Amino acid sequence: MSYKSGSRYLTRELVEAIGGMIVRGDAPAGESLPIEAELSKQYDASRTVVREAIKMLTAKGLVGSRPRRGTYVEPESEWNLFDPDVLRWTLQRRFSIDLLREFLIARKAIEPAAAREAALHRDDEAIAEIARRLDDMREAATGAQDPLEADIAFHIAVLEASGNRFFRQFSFVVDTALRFSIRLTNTAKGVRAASVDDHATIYAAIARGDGSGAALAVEQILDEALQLLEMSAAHQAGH
Amino acid sequence: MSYKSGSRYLTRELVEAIGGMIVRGDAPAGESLPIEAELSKQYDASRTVVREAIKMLTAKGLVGSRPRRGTYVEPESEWNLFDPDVLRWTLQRRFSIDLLREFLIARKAIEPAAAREAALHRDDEAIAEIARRLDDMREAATGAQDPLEADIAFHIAVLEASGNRFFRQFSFVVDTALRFSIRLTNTAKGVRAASVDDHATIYAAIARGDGSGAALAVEQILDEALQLLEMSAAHQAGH
DNA sequence: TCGATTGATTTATCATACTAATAATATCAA
DNA sequence: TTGATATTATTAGTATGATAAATCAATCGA
Repeated sequence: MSYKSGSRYLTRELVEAIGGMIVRGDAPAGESLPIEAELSKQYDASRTVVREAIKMLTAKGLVGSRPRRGTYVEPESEWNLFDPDVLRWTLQRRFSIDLLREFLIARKAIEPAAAREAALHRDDEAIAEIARRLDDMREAATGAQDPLEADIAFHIAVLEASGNRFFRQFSFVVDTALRFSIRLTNTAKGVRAASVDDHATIYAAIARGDGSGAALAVEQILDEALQLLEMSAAHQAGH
Repeated sequence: MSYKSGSRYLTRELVEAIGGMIVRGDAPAGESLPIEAELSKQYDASRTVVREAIKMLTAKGLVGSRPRRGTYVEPESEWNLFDPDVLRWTLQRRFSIDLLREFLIARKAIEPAAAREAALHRDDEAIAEIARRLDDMREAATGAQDPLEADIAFHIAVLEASGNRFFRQFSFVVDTALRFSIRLTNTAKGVRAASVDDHATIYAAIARGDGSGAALAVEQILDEALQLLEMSAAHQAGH
């Protein structure tokens, strides 16, 4: 087989193709994937590449493999949802109101606690970063920047300022998932413009070391988002 | 090179060795690993195996690689902490009071919220599972079972009953981390025996659909654990 | 009926060759 | 001297073919 010059990072492409297929549900749990030789044919790649792609999917918890048994899809409970690829595939392929609700409930559990930690932890540089993101939001309100990006950056800055590794790990989840959530609740624009003040409240509380105040302020914002979602869901159901 | 009959899953062994080394801090971020040929020599494995191991570590966010540049360690912020291997290595190699505190604070954010969802979600089978785990804890109090295992299983059952994918993902973190935390706070035995009643309170609240009560009950348990940790930390510092 | 043996299938590992990306160096022009 | 450009060397990426080991399934024997 000739070396295909046009395609770069063939392994990555296979991971994307096979991983996306699995998360999409085209290959249900327990089901065996085609054998290496067959995949090699299907994707016009060497067995080396197929194997390396399968190994990466194994590391993400999507598949397992044993001699003679072949390569099989692991049950969804084994999938590493916080893996950037797996999360992205999940959002791309299985996005729904239910998933969005679960996401918001998780945010409501984590982000207020992170804000509290940020207020108590008092990392000056990290808090200054929150201030900068707040400024961006103000600019975004005037149209100078993208409001969604500024909003995401603010929430991530708070998670980072918490100084807690587990909360920090959640920041890329927020980053990834928020970009998708906008698709379902596109009423967000109007709300966000008004919410700059709410975010300023969060920052102020963190800056003065008021943990409870910070947590409460974040919780209020997320409660609003949750209510908005329920309204949106009811609206869709009403159609 | 001859096929070594004694060793099974050589790739897995390399992942373990190299991944553990990185998390332990022996290869700081940005630093290049030896080139494939060199690793191949060091571990007495074929380049194929080395590459597959590196690919798995890439999938876990620990390393990256480019032609000519070699394979390099990614900054810690890129590591996928919720990957079972990465979390285990982190706990094995870098366990500390600080990490344990971060873990407990994360639990305090997530588990009460999960208990609330479990109470509202009302999955009969999942709630029955919680009841069974509570029975195990009662048995454990009499010495018939391992109290730590029973305690872990109870908390996991609550996370599973939440019906929230993000909370569920956290269950293996609790599973893994709790087994390590016992090492630092081995005062736990005495406390756990008494805490069966507290866990019964959690179950009762979930069973009757009392979300707030369930959340509060979980929070109380974790607050106690947190206080215990601070005492333990103060005690260690006092030495 | 059940246990052991055999056989077939598939991943796991090895070896070697060649391709392509890219960092470092050298070259050349202004 | 400087700054852009071409060259070179190094390293990961891909391909191919071969052998080893694990495991499932079927067969055989008691």
